Amino acid sequence: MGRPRAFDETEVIRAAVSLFACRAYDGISVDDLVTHLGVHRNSLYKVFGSKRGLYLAALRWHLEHQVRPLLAKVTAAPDPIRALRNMFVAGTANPDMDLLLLAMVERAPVDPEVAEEVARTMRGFDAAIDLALGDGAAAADDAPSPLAYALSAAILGLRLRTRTGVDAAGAGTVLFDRIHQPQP
Amino acid sequence: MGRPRAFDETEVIRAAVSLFACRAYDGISVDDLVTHLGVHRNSLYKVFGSKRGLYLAALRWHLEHQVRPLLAKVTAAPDPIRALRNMFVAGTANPDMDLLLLAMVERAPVDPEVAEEVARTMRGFDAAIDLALGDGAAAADDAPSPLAYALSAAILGLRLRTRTGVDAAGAGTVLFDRIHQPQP
DNA sequence: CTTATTTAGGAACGCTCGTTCTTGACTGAT
DNA sequence: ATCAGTCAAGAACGAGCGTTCCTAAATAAG
Repeated sequence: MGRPRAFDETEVIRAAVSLFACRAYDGISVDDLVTHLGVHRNSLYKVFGSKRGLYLAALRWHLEHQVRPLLAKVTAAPDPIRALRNMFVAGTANPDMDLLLLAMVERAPVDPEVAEEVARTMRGFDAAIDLALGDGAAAADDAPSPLAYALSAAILGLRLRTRTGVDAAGAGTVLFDRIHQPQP
Repeated sequence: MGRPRAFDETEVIRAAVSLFACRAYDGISVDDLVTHLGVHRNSLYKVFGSKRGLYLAALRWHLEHQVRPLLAKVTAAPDPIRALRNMFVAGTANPDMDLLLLAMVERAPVDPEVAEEVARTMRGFDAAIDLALGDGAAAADDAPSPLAYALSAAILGLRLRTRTGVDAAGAGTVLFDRIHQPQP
């Protein structure tokens, strides 16, 4: 019944993530989306409802398929501490957190739905780090430990600095190795 | 010669900083600026040339009169380590870095002049921390130490998290106290 | 007082934005 | 073969943007 769509919805969302991750929301026009996503204006509105609808779909895909696997790699690892360390070592150089970063800074303050998604993700972030650090109580609890909160903040900050300017080789490593010393 | 201007340019810039610090650049219209700054559209363009001109003036004022004093408080303190610690304790809750944060995330990638200002500020950030940590060589050098780079990134990240959502009391303190232990 | 200059108020410009509509080609089920 | 439903291509819409222009009131210098 009817002509089949000539594009893969997931591919479109993927491409939208890449676009929204490198420029501000208002800096991406619908024309830009239509041009770079290969999907027609009509289909875009048919499938996603609006520009904001596409953005929300992209954000949710990003959080579920790019950010959450990063956390899962930490919590599900046989040696969570080492996995967390790896996140500090190499994680700041890859762009698999950039849309989260932009969403936090520029969209969450003006879009409650974005704020909700971001807040939920950050709660997961904290819980994963608490779990890796062996503080299971804090991970299960509703409030994260201050250290986990600070460490996830640090990861975001490291990625932010790497994204804007030069990467300082080993900055994440140094930070984590200083942190992870049993307290006297 | 002529009617004197009825507004204080510095006051206008100050107010512009507050506006630009809480919403995205494209989320602030010239009408918003005219309304909230109390300065007329004509004067705005006469004095600052354009919306971007006002933004640049606001950013530079912010970096020089809000961010730089934060760093000076660390480098010029009799006990730099304690001053740096204070920056972690209380510094993440005050909004005196928010415009820098937004500029880094959303403007620097599309405005080379903003990128330059931000990069220069972050170099100062790193140098101040290196100085406080006693690593004067790295501070004088062109490249900061990885630890200083990571710590300034952490400060930004902490402020980002506090700005978006709930502040975790003492997160900065915990982080800094874990860091500042003489290595074996 | 006159004059030059700058202010304030607000209309208007051209442009781009997000969104909708129109038209015609295509395809899968009846 | 027919037909209903979806697609592609792009024109068109109103709204809002950053910016400019026009008019009149205000004030410091001559």
